[in-house]
Amino acid sequence: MVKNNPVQGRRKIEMKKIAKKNNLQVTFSKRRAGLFKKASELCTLCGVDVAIIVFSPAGKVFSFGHPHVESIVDRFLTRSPSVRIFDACYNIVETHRDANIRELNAHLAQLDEMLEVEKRNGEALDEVREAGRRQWWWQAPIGELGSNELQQLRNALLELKMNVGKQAELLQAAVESSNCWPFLAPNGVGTSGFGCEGNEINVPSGTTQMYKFDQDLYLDF
Amino acid sequence: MVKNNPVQGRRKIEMKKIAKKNNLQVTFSKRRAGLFKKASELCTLCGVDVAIIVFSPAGKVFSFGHPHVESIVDRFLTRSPSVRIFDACYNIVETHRDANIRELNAHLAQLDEMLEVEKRNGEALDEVREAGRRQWWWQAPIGELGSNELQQLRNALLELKMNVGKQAELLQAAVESSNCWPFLAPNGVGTSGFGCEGNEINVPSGTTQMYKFDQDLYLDF
DNA sequence: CTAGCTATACTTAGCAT
DNA sequence: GATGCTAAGTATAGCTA
Repeated sequence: MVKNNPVQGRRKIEMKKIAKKNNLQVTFSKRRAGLFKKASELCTLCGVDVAIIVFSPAGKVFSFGHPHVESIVDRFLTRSPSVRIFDACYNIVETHRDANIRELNAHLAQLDEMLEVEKRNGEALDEVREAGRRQWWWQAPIGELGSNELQQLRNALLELKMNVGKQAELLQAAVESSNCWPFLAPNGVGTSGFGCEGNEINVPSGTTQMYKFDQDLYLDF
Repeated sequence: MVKNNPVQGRRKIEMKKIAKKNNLQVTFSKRRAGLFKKASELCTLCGVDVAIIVFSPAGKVFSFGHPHVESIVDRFLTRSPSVRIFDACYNIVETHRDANIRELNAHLAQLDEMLEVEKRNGEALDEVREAGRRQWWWQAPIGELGSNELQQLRNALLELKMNVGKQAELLQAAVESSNCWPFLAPNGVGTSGFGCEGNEINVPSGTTQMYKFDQDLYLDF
């Protein structure tokens, strides 16, 4: 039944955060769907790969990806494994943007040094090529990898492991020097994350993953 | 000047890959812009965080992210910090499923294309510099982090370590079962990755990182 | 490639269910 | 929260400059 409404139909809205909580929720749903649809169309029309990740205010995660969010994010993040550790802490440090630079401690200076060495020696283009090659081999069926590729795989793991060790040592030292915990029980305020998400849209799209790791370890890198 | 065109204005198009290469390029540009705009609006209207990654047919990477692609991708991937390795396994298995060499070659071709583009347009040094800039957060004084943050940091590291161990075990097993090496000397072919991308839209978005580490270890996970 | 133009296809705000 | 509606607001396909 149609009310005698003066204005029925879409109305222009200000481009700022929607105030009415209910409206916001509805708009979020609708526009999110619209966004994913657009992305899907872009994929089919232009034959490209797209990944979208949306964190709702409620903390839910909605993702769209063609062919997979994972693979695209992976391609995007093809860089040092150790960067992942850094990024894992990104948000933490982000909240300390105003930190006082002069407090730079010796341990972090070491990291600086590493970076410098890297800048000096790094052969950018070679690394690009190299990285491309690596991405290639590990996408291949493992059964078809030659011993050489397996060796590279192994080296990648070694690298990862080692970097974890290095980063951990440095941070461990820093942590200790800040004497914040003698024997903190790792009760995981920040147990690492897990992702929960509600996927939507009926397109070959993002997948859902949920992880959570128990932890009951000591920091003994 | 207006021609006497029978149909001037938008026309409906089939939802399949655009045939005419030129049209495809234009449509890609326009729709990509539209997609990013929609995303941006979603951010402001609903106060949510969104990241979009698009791989163009040419291999270029376009990304949108609020506040940063990195931070969002990070949150998304908070399952395992060693995603690269994890995803490596994932892709290996995935590809193994239909071991289609043609597809793999396509991937390779795509990568080659990326590299070409990168070689032509990429400014390695600038990228390195850019990467350095992004380093700011871990150069920040760790001493100013609260104990809570430090604990979270610690937990993140614990998680990383543990996952490295897990992934390594899995791969180690796979590697061994393929009996390719008795005592391979780890000569470190596999330096780490890189990231290249062509960012667009004037929003705080993605960055580039480059790393490389010496290694001289044994595989003793 | 980037930038209009125009008419039309598509999206969606506010309501009601 | 999720639909469905309707009219108004936007995005854009095909061209041209």
